[in-house]
Amino acid sequence: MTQAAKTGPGSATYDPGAFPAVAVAVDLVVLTIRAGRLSVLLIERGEEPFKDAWALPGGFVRPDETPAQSAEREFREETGLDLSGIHFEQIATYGDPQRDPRMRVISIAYVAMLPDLPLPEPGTDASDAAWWVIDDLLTEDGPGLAFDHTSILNDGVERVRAKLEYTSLACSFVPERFTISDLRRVYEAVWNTQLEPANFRRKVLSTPGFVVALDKTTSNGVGRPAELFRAGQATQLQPAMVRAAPSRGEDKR
Amino acid sequence: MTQAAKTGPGSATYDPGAFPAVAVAVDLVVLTIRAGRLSVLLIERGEEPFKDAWALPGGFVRPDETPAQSAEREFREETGLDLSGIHFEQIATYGDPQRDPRMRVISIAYVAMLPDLPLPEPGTDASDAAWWVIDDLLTEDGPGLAFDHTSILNDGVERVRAKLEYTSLACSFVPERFTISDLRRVYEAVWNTQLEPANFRRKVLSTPGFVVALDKTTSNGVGRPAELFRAGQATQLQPAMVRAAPSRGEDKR
DNA sequence: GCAAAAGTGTTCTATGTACACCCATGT
DNA sequence: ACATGGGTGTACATAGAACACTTTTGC
Repeated sequence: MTQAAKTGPGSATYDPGAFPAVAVAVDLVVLTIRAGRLSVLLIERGEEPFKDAWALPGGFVRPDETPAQSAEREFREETGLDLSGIHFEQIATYGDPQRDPRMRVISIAYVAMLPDLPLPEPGTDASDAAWWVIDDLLTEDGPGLAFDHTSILNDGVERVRAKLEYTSLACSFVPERFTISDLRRVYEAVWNTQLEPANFRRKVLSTPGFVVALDKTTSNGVGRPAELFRAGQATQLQPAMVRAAPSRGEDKR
Repeated sequence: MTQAAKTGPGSATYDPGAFPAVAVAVDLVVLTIRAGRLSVLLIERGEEPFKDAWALPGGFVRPDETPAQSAEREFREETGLDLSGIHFEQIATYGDPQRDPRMRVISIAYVAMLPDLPLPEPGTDASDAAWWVIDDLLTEDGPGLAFDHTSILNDGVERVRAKLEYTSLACSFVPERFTISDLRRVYEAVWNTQLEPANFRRKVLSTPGFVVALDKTTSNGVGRPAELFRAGQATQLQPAMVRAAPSRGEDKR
């Protein structure tokens, strides 16, 4: 074993048969904003281990797939949605030998951001899927997730919070046509904070390529109609959006 | 296969035997600064595939190890150094089915930053290891690396460049006792830029916990002796260091 | 004294913050 | 009319950029 373990792509000999089976999986942190709250798609497990616990959706990487393709396929299979343009970004890989009690499973975690609107409520057809509000999960009184999925979820949420600062990622959380206030509410939900509407608007409009005006307005209910925009081609925000500290009133509910 | 591939941690049945063998490896991007140039540790391959090409050090994850432990062990084995306090940070996982022509290998890449001084020159005992200047590798005329290691190296370097902005990572590139100018030369080497010494000094000293004064001075050659510092306990820089665009004079040599 | 590198002072400007105020719609 | 949310104006504070200037050593 010692001999075999020292071999590898950079070594002279190579004997994969000397290693026990390792399974490679993907786990998905699928985020959206529902009713102003950052939420994640979870699956209720029907089998041991962690029977009846909630877990991130995921599955094994097939022999002919890149892990990113596995993530997209698993998403289609578990949600029934075939949305083009969803981008899965790799968070990290989790490989503790004990993370799955059955066998060695190395899991590559991905995060994706979806707009709220056109989603079939998970839990209608597949009765074991649901959206969970992040703040209800990542606090002491929340239900622990299966395996190391609480860690994965934490890392995925922190990644999204960070990327909002210096990328135009917020547009992924919003429908194709949106208002500046829609975009601001994305930031407020993900960061659990309140942003000054006037300054936020100037910041977004002064960043070239962040959003593109459509010369149309909403015909919503009360208040002055808002201008509509679509996402621009910019991906990086320069300078970055400043992240305010979470405000007490939005901290937990 | 379809049946087996749909099983997994979140599914009812589980048949890992239905999957072909997958090997899990780690690859290491070990960076340091030598003669003012950001450099990486490479190994010259002695076997096919990619015989005589240069590659990142690495090896397979053993059954009882976390991938991070594998990274530390491979580093010890390939350098002969047992430095405590070296931190390996996960970059990403590379899992293209074709990335290794021999079999399916999923590789988890790590990056580490070392100070220059106390390192035995790789290539003395193991005649196939050497430090390469990053700028000589990541340009069109450089030698291509084995496998997808050019991509991994790119991602690792970009990670380090980004983390210099908002963390105190630069202290990892520098010996235990250092001057503000030493620290500035780290930024200049990693970013290929020139920083204003006066403004850099104020920036570092005004960030609480970035560095701690030792009330000693260097007795170097020419010029006024500099105050010595050690790394502080801070890890995040708030506000971040601003990254200047690469200057033409330092761009390539 | 002079060169060289370290360290301080100061001005200018860009950018974020706070808040007052006006605009356009539904009821 | 007035409540409500959208949008603009403006004064202030913070912090980075640029550069002049002083300090402390070796030669």
